[in-house]
Amino acid sequence: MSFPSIDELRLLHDNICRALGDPKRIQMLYALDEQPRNVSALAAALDIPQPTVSRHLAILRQCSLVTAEREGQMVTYRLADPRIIEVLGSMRKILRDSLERQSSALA
Amino acid sequence: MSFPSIDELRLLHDNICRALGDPKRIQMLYALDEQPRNVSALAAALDIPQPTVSRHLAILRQCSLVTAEREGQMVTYRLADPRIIEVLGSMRKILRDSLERQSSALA
DNA sequence: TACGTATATTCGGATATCCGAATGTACGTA
DNA sequence: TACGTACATTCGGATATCCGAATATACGTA
Repeated sequence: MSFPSIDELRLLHDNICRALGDPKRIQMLYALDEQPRNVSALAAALDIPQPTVSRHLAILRQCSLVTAEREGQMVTYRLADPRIIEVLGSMRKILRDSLERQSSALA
Repeated sequence: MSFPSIDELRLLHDNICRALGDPKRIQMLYALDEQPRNVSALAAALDIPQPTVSRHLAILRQCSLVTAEREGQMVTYRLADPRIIEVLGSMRKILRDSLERQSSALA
């Protein structure tokens, strides 16, 4: 067997997959990819209550997928690594193809 | 705003991210990438009880990440789309770089 | 039909996650 | 210092997920 150890996979899960475990967090990653934003701007753009946004941002921070930088009273968040968006793009492609296979299998 | 709709992201979450929401399932994907296996073989290879493996396989099936094919009494599972392994590889790379950034930030 | 092997499902309790509502904290400004 | 804005955290309950143990189902064979 030559695949990753359960320990690395646990790390992977705790630090990356966990962050993708909620649609709103994925949405936030896309919004931050479009441009860095502070908490209120993010909340307004996605129409999500501020405390909810803060909580999700805390998780994304723990997973090191975003960075926070205070500027006066505001805190600007940005993607720590834009490659996460590429990953999400690949997943969307896989999903699209999978749904297509399923629908054409009904014929 | 031009990023994916919350509906597509919900679909993405339900069909892909959810499957990656447990380290054991990721482990199983790698094991199935190495070679197709039946339930018992998978359980033995990963040292996980058979009912647990079956349950996780059911989730991977719902997410269409694996396919099941009965052969006599056994059911052989295989990856539905090997690109999921590439996605996991990208995630591991992101994680590795992130951990590296963090450790060198301590200097 | 009766039995064994392979796989799937159900039940119950422990743990985790989500959210709304309320509260706390940090910073800027008067 | 007092107040307002921006952000973070806590509390409580609803919901989801995980697992072990037990049970159910499917198939092959005698």
